[in-house]
Amino acid sequence: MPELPEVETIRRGLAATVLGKTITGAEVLTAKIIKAPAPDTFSRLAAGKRIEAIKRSGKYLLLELSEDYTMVIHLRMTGQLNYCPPDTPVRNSTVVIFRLDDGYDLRFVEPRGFGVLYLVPTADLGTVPGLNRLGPEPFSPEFTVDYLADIVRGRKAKIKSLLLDQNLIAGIGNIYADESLFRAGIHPERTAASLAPAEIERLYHAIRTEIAAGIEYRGTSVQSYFDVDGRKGSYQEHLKVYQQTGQPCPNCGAPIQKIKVGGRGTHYCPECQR
DNA sequence: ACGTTGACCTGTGTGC
DNA sequence: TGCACACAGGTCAACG
Repeated sequence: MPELPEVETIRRGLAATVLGKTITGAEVLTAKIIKAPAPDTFSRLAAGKRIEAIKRSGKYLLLELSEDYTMVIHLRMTGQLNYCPPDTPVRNSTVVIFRLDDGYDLRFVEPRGFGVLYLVPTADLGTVPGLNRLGPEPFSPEFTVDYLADIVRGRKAKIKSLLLDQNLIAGIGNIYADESLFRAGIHPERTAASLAPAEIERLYHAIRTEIAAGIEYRGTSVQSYFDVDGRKGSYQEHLKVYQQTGQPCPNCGAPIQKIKVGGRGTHYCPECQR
């Protein structure tokens, strides 16, 4: 489900609900999503730890716990976190239930089983795959027009594929990549190296505009994205190309096209994006 | 190093 | 209705 705006919305929801609470126990229903420590020791290690801070890095959620531990959660495509009373019926795609000292549950629901969970000493965060290699986020000080120019230089990859590379820019996924390229007027199959300086500058501002709008509208709910309280975001009401195949382009009226780029469904306006 | 492709899973929607 | 198939918000390993 979640790209940067959705994960940030979830982070804020967690800050409003579970921050400061203590995990009294953890029930592991699907062991395979727990990558560290060994699933049979996960519950024992989690129990008794207090949630002291809730951070986000790219699409990773980082729950800083007492005793210098950090829980790392990646929701991948369909993961959800639900904060709910313990008598709420347990959905069968629930993979872990955390019991909290306020009497509520925090439940990790993941129908496809792609999501991952790590509970590691904070000093070992570098051992979490992907997390240690993330590029700058769209709103970090290191993400500048010059940085974007640097990473596109000499690259033969299609610009859309490059935008999805978390090692180059952290947090953009399929929705915001398509929307950013539309806003910048750039065809998704252009090679990165072919972008002119003015296009790089437009793309830079488009990315930041789209990510900021996504956060403002509390994320995009196209299929299964819900925040910790089960609410949908509303940015799907403002999408201009993503999942708008055949709809008129809001700029020129031409029908939005769908193609595959790097194996991902890709939506664009054939008139406005060159 | 870079770029592309397939695999990982289950649920849902579409077309026959 | 039933069935087969394509596709899904992400990442990683394997290959050329």
